[in-house]
Amino acid sequence: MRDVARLAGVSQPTVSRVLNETTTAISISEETRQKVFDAVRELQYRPNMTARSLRTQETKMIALMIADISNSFYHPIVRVIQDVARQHDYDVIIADSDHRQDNERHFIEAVTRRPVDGVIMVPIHLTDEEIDHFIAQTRTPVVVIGVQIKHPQVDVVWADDEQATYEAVRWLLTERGYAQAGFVGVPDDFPPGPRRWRGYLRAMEEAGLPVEPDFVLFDGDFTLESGRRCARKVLAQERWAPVYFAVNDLMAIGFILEMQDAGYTVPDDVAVMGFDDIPEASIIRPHLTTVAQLTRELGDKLATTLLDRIEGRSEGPKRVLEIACKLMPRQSA
Amino acid sequence: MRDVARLAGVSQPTVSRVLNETTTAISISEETRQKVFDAVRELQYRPNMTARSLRTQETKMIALMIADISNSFYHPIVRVIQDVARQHDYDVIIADSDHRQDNERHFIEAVTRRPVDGVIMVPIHLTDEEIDHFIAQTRTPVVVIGVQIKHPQVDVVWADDEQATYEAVRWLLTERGYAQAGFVGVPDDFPPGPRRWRGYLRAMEEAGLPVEPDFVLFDGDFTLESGRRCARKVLAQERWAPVYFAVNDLMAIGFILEMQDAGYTVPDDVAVMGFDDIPEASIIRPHLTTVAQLTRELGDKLATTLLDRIEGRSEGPKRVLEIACKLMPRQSA
DNA sequence: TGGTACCATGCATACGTATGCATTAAACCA
DNA sequence: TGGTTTAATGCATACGTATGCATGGTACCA
Repeated sequence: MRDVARLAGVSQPTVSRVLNETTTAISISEETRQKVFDAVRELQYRPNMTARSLRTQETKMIALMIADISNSFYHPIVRVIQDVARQHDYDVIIADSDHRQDNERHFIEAVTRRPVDGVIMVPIHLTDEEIDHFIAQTRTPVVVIGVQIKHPQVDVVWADDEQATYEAVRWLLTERGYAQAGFVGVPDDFPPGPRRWRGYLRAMEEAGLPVEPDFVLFDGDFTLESGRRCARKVLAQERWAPVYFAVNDLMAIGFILEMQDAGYTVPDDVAVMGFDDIPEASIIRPHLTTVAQLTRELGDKLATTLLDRIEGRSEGPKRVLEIACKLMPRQSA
Repeated sequence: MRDVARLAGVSQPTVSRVLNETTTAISISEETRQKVFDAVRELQYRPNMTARSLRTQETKMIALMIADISNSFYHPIVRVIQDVARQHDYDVIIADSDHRQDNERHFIEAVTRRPVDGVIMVPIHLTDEEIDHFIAQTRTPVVVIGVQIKHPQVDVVWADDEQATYEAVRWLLTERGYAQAGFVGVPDDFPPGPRRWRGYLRAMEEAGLPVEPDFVLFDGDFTLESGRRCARKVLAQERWAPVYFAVNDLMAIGFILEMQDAGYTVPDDVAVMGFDDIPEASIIRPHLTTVAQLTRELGDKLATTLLDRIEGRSEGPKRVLEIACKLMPRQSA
């Protein structure tokens, strides 16, 4: 910038002012403005964002932590967030926690040492205390996906997946006519597993059906491989449910593949339903019956909610935004 | 840091020296070292990486640009790079170009304004000039995936996919006994399409087969949807090849799905082979015959090659590293 | 013509850190 | 005891930018 100033025959602050004309209402003569622009072009000058960040205390970056880059559910979300952020002149840095607690911790550590203007994340293992502490220390706006956080300023965008699961399981039992339904889930501390579990429970209760301990599994972690594991566990049992509701598509798909590898037919020997409607749901045979989440809308709401906070358009207590779910009847159940 | 210094009763530079003990050979008394550590713990102090970057001119970040987050081919690569980088105390920021030229340009722009210590990328549309210019301006080490770059310092990691394609097509023709083979490709300026095209050509030539214009398509862009488009084009024709080699799995899968949607059977009505061996290749029915690339090894080599450059262990002209390919015979061809 | 207002720009400084150099005190040697 | 080395620390500064304040100049008005 000093070189630009020298070439344009003005001072460094003047160059700064020309380049950030929007910021200050200060006036610059058209002549020097031109000289500066010419010099910038000539020298191919690009402002150093590191220095700018140090001075302004804002980085024009937002950090996004997803739980599993292999889960297609997140892909449209990533895309939309990148697009919206770009429109507002922010860069997005993406991190993948792989559902691992140490990775989540590392992410938080990274964004406190290297400040960003906002954070969007899927905190699976992070505690409320850790999040509180992060916010207290950095005052960074945070928006989360699909998880309720106690902190009074953390916005959340989610689907009402308890209700959606309830409706899906009810639909399996009443419309599709299954006499019983199993549940392929995750441990209690894996949001949003417990919500979907409650939806399942509600549907079972309403249908007057007992929850058979043999038919419910909690060994998953949202990955395809864990769906296979659950299927192997079922295969080792004597009794199966006629249909299994899996907490997400990836596990449903793993479950189906393992069943098929073992020589069974879906949905005749065992039916399977998923949640998310990722592209693979329409690749696998039979096509996966599932619940779609409007992920583009989800991404859009995440990004705009965060930017509203960052740019001061939203100051109050936390907002909870809901996105719609839609039953996608296909062939697997 | 000033607060830490005050609390520890020492000067700010002393705190800095204690925290970066590795850097300088300067000696600090054990007593003050302890006082500083205590103060750091008490104040929960975390160094500000922005300021540190400004001072040291290094950011401890490497930037990774992939071409399509929906292409599972990249997922293990991302994971391994994150892991290796972490071991060396670097953070990785991921960007997704979505094969779009403007996104690639934006990425380059972003990493010149906000310097990083190294770049790993899949430059599809970027010209040699743009890359030269970036390096000249920032002196940032660059490693690319699967593309030859003219710049004498840009390392490249790739598979010998021309040879692998040649062997795959030859295998289709000789071992599998197909009398002809089609090609589902991408335009000339989409690396690594042309290399795979040359492999196909070589196999056809060696087999003494003519390349039928009706059997070769170049309308793809590596996405599943573009595979469907190619299939629709084939469906509209009178003559088909008995087997099609697609430049990647995603296109092969799109091709198969569209064929199946139109009522045809794979591999009986038309056989399809892919390239990459992404997880979806083992989800689709029939399972996709394809060529596996050792993506974890690819990611590892990318990361270590880049870190070698960054940390000065490698100074010379560009290195070209090759990873192995492996034929994966399954059911689709 | 002198005073006031305002436009355009420069000067000085701060953001949080790392590091060359200077300084002090202690230790050692002759 | 005086001088020289060494260990431990502080002082001053720079990285590249943004901004409050001061300043010079021009135009306007009475």
